[in-house]
Amino acid sequence: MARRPSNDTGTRPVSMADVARAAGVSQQTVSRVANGLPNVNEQTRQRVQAAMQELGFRPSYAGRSLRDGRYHSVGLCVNDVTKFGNLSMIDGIASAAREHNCAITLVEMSKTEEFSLAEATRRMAALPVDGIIIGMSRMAPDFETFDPLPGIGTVIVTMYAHPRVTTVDSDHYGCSLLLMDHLFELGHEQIRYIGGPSFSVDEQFRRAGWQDALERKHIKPQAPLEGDWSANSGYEAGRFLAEHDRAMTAIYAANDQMANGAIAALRDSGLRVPEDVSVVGVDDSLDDFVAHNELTTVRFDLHQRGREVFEHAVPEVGTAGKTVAIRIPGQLIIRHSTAIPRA
Amino acid sequence: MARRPSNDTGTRPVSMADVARAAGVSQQTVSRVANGLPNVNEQTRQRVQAAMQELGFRPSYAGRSLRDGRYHSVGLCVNDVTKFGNLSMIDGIASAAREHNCAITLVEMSKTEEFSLAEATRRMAALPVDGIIIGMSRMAPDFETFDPLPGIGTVIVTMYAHPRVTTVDSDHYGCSLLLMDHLFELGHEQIRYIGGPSFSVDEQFRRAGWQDALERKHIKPQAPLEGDWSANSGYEAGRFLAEHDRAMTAIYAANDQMANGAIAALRDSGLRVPEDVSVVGVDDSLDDFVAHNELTTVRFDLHQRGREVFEHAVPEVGTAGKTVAIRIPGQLIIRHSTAIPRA
DNA sequence: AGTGCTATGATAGACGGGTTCTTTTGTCTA
DNA sequence: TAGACAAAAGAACCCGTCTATCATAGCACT
Repeated sequence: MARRPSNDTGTRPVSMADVARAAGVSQQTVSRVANGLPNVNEQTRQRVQAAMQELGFRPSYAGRSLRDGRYHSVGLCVNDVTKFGNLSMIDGIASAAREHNCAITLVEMSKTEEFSLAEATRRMAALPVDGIIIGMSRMAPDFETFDPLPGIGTVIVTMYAHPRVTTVDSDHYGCSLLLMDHLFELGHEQIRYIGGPSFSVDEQFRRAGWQDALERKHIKPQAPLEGDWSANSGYEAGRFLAEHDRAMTAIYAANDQMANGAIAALRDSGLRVPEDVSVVGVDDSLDDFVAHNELTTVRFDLHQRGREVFEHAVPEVGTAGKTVAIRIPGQLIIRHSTAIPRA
Repeated sequence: MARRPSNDTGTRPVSMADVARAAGVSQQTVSRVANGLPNVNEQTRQRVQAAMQELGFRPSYAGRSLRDGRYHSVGLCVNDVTKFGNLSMIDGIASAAREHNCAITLVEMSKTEEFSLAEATRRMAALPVDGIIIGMSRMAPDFETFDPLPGIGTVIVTMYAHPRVTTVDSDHYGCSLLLMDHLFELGHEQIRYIGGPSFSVDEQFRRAGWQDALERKHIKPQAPLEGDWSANSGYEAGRFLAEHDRAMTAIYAANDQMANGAIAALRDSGLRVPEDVSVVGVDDSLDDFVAHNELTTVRFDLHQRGREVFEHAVPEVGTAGKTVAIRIPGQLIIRHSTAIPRA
């Protein structure tokens, strides 16, 4: 590989030595000026600063990191940037990182194929990161056997607990309980479920919450329907339920987008929401897209999650070494898509 | 500052020298094994690899970068990760970066305050980046006077052209012409405009396109309305127009979310879409949120934009040094929110 | 015995910033 | 004018990886 030119004619970035030569001082004096250390004559300081300005000096990240042993960046690995869950994760972590004057090194894995934690870790470890965050939106094949790299904080964002790795996530199980309790209090019992794709971890826990809530009240859960998180898939499912289940009084859709589709389907089938059928969703994600959003849902504090994730991934802050499993509860937002069931 | 321990007891990361000592070979042999170079005995190779495994060796990013003068990462600076425009930018660039085996170093600036290009550049320059990408979603105060850092590729994602910096963006002016031509062909002339916040660069160009298209046909543009990109703001504007402008036959909303709100407002006002009023939007962003999306809109190829941005930011690829302004045309998607105007 | 090859080691230097130790310079006082 | 002392600046070295020389040992083939 062609090396950068060592002479002054090339495009090699400007180093302290270059500045020192230009200012007629030693490299250490430049260092002192750059870092604001004392014991530098005012005239010398100005001469050095002028040289820095002139040459366009910027300290080398590589050199500094090599010395300090720190990168001031945290690695984040997700499969698809645009998915709501991942996007909100990036946003939350970006906020937390900014507070700690940290950058985020983002690596996007394959959008469609599953990836192993080992591979994700391997890729992240080759990058300038003080900590590793892996978004595990679908079960990794090596989750059970995975061992985190020693010497670098690792956090997996998922609902599954791991014996050797800290995991953080919004409580995708608890949100179901919140919604189901709300529906139970209104008097609903025949509550159908429209879920996301079954490989999704969020889906698995949201569905489990729905099922457990019913069984705890000795109500037999009717077969859950599977969508793909999109409004259209929610519409299909809603249409199917409207036609085939006359006993149903409420629908729990595993995200707001599908809930929105289901509402449209119910109305197209001549059913009123919430008078005939109540509908709830999760995420509180409709506000930007739908006017007069009336959907009862659960909102997660994604910035808090981002903060928790960040602070557990970067060893300097928070509980270093200890493996914990953090579940951040959501907040029930009651709007007008839920009501007392028809008699 | 406390330095990392140099002895073997501490938590200092494992270096090649440590591996060499453990395997009883020289440091070069470790290097040869690590880099897959020839002339290493199979037994030795295995012994070294075992030692690497045992000690958990990972090559130091800092050391390697210092030597190679490359970071294999591109810096991306945006003000708000969650905004549709920024999100799609991240997504597109992430794809392009992955193709080049590159990571993204993401820095989020203040979500609310404007930031200067100089400040963004300064922050990015202190990070491990081979190129700098700045998303300028609102006009920077120093846009005119800004000089890019020498020796590092810089790209600004914006519609404004710059004499000394390459700029890339989706064609937010041209998309308006596409939509207006479509409406003109159907026979519309009284086309009202619902825009985003006026500080937004995208808004400025989308609105200019609308206005120019009308003036080119010698139609006097009626006062544009200003929303905040949300469906609710589109609803408000749509409601206002339905009540105050009986001559209007079409609405151009500057994004799909406001268009969706406007449609709801028109229908609440007793007007049919598209029979009474046609509505168009931009972005093609509704599919996940709305069932049976019928909105005529413009879709941008965000991955192409990401690729263009990436390749102009990283000097190794593409047109290095030359300052260009790239505008990527959108594609008109005709659905069923537009029709021939009522007589 | 001589030639040619492979495997490995020893040594050093480049990369850029920062720390520690040492030397030079300047000023003030006895 | 010599001595004390502080300020200013320099010299050397470290961080970890990679490469560039050499040098050397072992082995096979002629």
